[in-house]
Amino acid sequence: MDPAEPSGAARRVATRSDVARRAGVSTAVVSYVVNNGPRPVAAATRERVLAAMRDLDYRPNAVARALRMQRAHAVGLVVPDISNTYFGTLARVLSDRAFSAGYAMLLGDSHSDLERERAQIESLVTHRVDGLIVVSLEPGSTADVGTTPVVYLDQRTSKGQASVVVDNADGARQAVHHLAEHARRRIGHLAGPEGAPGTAARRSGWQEAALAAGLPADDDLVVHAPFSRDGGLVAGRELLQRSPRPDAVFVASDVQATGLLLAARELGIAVPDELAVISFDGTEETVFSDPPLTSVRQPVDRIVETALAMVLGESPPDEARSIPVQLVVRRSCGCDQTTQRIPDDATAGQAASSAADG
Amino acid sequence: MDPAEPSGAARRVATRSDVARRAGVSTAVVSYVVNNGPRPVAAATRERVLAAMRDLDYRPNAVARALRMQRAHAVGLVVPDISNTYFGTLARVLSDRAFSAGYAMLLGDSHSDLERERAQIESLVTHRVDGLIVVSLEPGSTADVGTTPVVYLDQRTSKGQASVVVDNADGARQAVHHLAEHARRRIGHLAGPEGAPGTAARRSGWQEAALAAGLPADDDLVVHAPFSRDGGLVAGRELLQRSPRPDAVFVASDVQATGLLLAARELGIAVPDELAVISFDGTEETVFSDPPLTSVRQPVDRIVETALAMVLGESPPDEARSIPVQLVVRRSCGCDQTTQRIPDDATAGQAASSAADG
DNA sequence: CTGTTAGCGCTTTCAA
DNA sequence: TTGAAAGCGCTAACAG
Repeated sequence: MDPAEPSGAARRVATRSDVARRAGVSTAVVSYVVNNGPRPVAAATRERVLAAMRDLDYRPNAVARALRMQRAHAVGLVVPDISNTYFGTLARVLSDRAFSAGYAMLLGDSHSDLERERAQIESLVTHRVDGLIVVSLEPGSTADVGTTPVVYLDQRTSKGQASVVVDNADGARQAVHHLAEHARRRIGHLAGPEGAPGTAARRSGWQEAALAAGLPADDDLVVHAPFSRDGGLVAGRELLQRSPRPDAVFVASDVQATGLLLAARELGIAVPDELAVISFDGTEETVFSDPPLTSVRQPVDRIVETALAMVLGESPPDEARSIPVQLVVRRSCGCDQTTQRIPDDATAGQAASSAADG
Repeated sequence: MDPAEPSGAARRVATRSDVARRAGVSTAVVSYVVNNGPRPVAAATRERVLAAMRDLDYRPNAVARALRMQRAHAVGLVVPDISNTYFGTLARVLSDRAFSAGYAMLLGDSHSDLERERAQIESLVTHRVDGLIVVSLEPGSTADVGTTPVVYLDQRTSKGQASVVVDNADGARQAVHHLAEHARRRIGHLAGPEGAPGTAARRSGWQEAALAAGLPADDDLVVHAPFSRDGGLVAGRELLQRSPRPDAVFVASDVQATGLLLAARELGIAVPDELAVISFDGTEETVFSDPPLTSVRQPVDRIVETALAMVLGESPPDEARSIPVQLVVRRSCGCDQTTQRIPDDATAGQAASSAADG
């Protein structure tokens, strides 16, 4: 079929030396044209090489390249649950940013299991990703990653681990403060799983703001649950059947809030009239729930950009780079507005971090 | 620091030959113990090697291994939008199954853009994944993947492309049939994007079942929209303001249904009383919407298992392996049950495919 | 401007 | 039971 092919070799993919042979040049020259350097190539030669590549349907082998360059051009991401819309959004943004920078993305799902988290990290390290971003389940977890740069997307307790964290406590404070302004007197907290990074910070932000507003913040106003719709449902049923019943709840994530809303419906509790709700995350889902959820928005773009830059060595690996969050008002808190930001849309992400301390 | 280290070399990760040197064996022996073969190793020797590996924190380099073995132990997945819960679930299941089989997963998000889909596929092929699973945007798209095995998770129009498809038409028929049994006389269809794989099959299933029930199935009962919440909202507003207004809608995906539900709320239309709704996908989200969505469930586990087996060469790459779907009844169709399967929970996935033809 | 060549870390045949 | 050595496809000195 191909007259220039020296032997009737079995169908295999073309390598760089096939291209070199067909173009009548050395393999080095092929490299030079593929990589646009590091040496110049005569225009005519380049054309011949390009033509040979086309003819042979040549595709550089990224594995060989990775071995040679000690750089896989790939980043890894490990999340507790990729079907959770927040992590889905995170993965999407990372995939995009990585792709633009010429990196592929390897994804591991830890199923909210520490053992599995370790195994996923191990797998990605073995595959020699150039950097690893992990949303962990335990603030003290410290997987052995050799020399692979890692940044955690959550609060760390161990020293020397790079991380980018949103200002969880401040977000919680903003939420509770807002609820208090709606004259809610008994603000519950549907918290994340006990021990998970961020859970404590969100809880103490809740507590602090409640106390500051002269409101109770006892243990029986809190219930912990996994970051899932079902977790929110089960915890919501429990919380809403305690007496006295809370007249507002600050929920640690959007998916849990979805569960809480269902619990409220089951119990015939009207939201926001009888129960105001504010969640954490601010995924697109909040717009479509009934009522639309007021929530503390995590700026996923910024989080990912920051983490990626750190992990790729373009920016120093800080121990806890902090990102501000911002309350986005919808209906579940009792406000009338369809959507409004606090304090001001124009200062998004800047002023927010110190706005709700009162 | 390490007395056995011959030179004070810069901190780099240990290679197999470091281990060999430290254990006083050849590199081949290290391979034998790492891989448990292909040659036997004396127990004492094995111990020495294991100890050396531990001491040096040795980790096999999957990139080198991949180059040598011509097998990356990785699979690729390309989806239109990983933040869509259906694709999130798909990714999760694939990641799990792949991991269990010793494979990593590379993920590409095409942003529902054909150009980008091609680029993502190209990237994964370049990274030499052992198999590629793609949820495409166009039934005729045919990316150049060289010799990489690909299976599409949707209807194909080009010949010779492996795919596993759910029985879209049958699912649509089941949905419409059920709606008709609720005495709905004007059943609209909120369809997927025009030209997307599966869109036509779902639409013709809708049409067929409507006509079979003596109901209208004209073009003005249909509106196409992207697979997103927002797409469903915009299309829903349009569909629900046509007159005469439909008294039921079969929606092509869960996320779109979420949008439609919001549109109904905006317009003060009660679901299911004034508008019955059935969606397609059956993600967990359907349980938590208000009202809970009756939907045609895609058996993600089976889909993924089938595709993975094909792509990994454990099963012949059929041109359109078909998977049955099943209607899961909740509230949005007008039924009272909280959850019930049709025809029978015990025969899930078996009987369903031919149940709704009447 | 182009070619030769030495590895990157690993597997595996072949010989000892 | 162990070791030597050839290469997987590529990059980048270095030499011409």
